[in-house]
Amino acid sequence: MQVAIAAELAPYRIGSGQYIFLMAIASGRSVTQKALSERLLVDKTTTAKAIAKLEMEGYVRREPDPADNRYQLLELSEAGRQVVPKVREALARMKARTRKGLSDEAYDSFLESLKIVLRNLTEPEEMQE
Amino acid sequence: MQVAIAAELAPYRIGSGQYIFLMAIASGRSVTQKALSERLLVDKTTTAKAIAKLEMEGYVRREPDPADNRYQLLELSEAGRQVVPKVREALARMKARTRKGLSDEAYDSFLESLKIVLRNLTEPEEMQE
DNA sequence: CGATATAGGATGCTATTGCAACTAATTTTG
DNA sequence: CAAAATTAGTTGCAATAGCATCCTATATCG
Repeated sequence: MQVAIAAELAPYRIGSGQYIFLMAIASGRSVTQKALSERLLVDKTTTAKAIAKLEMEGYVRREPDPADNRYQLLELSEAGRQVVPKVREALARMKARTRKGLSDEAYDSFLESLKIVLRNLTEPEEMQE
Repeated sequence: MQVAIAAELAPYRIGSGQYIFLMAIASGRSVTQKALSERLLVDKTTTAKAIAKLEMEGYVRREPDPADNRYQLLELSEAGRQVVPKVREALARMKARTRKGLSDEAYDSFLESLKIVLRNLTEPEEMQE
């Protein structure tokens, strides 16, 4: 799926590792990398690298929080706002392609289960009694 | 999940990219890399690299098919046969951990959907009419 | 107030994966 | 039968992801 998404987004120079962060920033007000990492359940170094690429391509701006210099607030640039609908369309095409043969219920429950599995893996491993 | 599996299998020097091939070879009679790739829906170069590692660790033997020198028949070594049950146990632990919160039905249908999605992605993209 | 702890973020490294391109062996075609 | 096409496998390369570690800024504690 990463390969397919990368191909879809190649025209915009956005890789499979970046689109999810772009969309997450687009969907909310400005956030820190740490907050993004927790929301998306990925390591913070992964976020740092993805954001660096998005910034290099001019889609995202990083501004140090004046109140606390450890924070960098993330927001879309004008180019970022313009590319978001294109990415949304590409993702819709991907979804149409991958969910072929799955009913709405099956697809929804599939995504639900996927989230549960990811959360199970992200949670610190429980001590066994 | 790859990180977690790698940690589980580290004692045997088997990485997250190799165990699936080891188990596939264990489950059948000797096969070619091409056949393995198709069965597991992965690229043949991925298979080649995984098998090379398994061979280096002494778990798998590659023997050229005397009937056709393009083929290499894969089979487990004695060490391979001995490590399979260990890997099976590690995977069972992973499964227990990841499927927490999912009923048997939900988990089965999850795996089923995952296979469908993977197959949708692996199939050559359909021409649109 | 100063030392220590904590938090956000960045960098180095390793592992995995697939595509493109290549080699070598066999099969098909003219 | 020789040339062309196909097949199995390999190598080079780039992208992604997370862990370990480090740096800097802020917060906490003695």
